[in-house]
Amino acid sequence: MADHDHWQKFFLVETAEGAQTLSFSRTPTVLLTFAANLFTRQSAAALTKQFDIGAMDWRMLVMLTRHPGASVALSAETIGIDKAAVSRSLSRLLDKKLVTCIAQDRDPRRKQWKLTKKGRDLHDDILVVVLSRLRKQLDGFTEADILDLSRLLEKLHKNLQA
Amino acid sequence: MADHDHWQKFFLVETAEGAQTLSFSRTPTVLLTFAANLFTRQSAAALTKQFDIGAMDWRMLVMLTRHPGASVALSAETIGIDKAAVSRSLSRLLDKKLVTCIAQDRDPRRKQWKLTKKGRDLHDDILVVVLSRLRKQLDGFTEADILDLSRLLEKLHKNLQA
DNA sequence: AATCATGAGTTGATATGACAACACGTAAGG
DNA sequence: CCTTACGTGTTGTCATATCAACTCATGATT
Repeated sequence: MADHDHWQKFFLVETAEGAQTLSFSRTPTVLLTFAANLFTRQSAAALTKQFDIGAMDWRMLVMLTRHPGASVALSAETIGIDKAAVSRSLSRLLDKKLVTCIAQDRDPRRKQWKLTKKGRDLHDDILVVVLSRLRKQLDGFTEADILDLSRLLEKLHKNLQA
Repeated sequence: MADHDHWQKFFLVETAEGAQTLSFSRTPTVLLTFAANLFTRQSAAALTKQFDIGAMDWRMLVMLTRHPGASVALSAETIGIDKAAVSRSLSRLLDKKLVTCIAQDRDPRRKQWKLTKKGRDLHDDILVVVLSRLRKQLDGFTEADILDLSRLLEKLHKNLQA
């Protein structure tokens, strides 16, 4: 993006009163939070209603399926959520007997977390519903669209981490 | 998307243990929440530190610049946030003398919210910083990339609203 | 052996956003 | 005129996510 003045003006809209502010339809980060809020709201509602589990706990089920034995710190880093929230989620999952925890090596600080059979079963049940919802959410997207969206979101994420 | 079994398998990754779960790098909605969380975390940190204002209140400043005289209900619908949160944000902004409120018509329920001069000045100051951050966040994006990202996020948002 | 630095994980407090219920007021219908 | 339905906005409560501070234990340094 060579001429940044040009680009900055691109994201602005001029109001009837002559003021300038962010365009709701042309600023990617505005669109990002709009879409993410709506997605999260709907996911939370569906997960709570059908499985009595929150979005954060579902995310942990995915994380521990992907990385059995993960620690709080590794999970926090992988899914981009503060470790305090991860710690709390694991505590809830432990209460529900969806995970087990084992100390790693002889270092009691390092805990390895794994799903129980009950946890794996719940994960598999929810995955079916999530994939079905995903299909509707991506209705009308071509394969190229999906690959582009993933590529661009990943690039944005990398820029944010820089 | 014709063959949905194909597509559903596309978002899945098989773990070393033979389990299937969502791919963190190929599922757009996973990438969406990753990017949105990181963006929100950084925005909140920067806004709080430099202007002593939260992300939600900033969003309301943009909303009222865009639509002076907007109501709680209109704002909630436009920015996709629950009206309870909008109501609270406006209350905070009122306390800080950044907005004023006038009843519409003769119906005391319908309130019109507008920025004060102090609110407009703060909005303008923050906008400069937000645009500067946006430039960094979109570093390496071509114009086509930005247009694509906006188009795809808007499409996803529409699918979520359906 | 003692001290210090560092990291893992937990907990208290807070911001954000949602859900539900409610008070209130207007408009519509009988 | 009375009743009902509906929408606006507020408030209580809760889930999510963060920030900060803390406890605890290990490894490094002296």
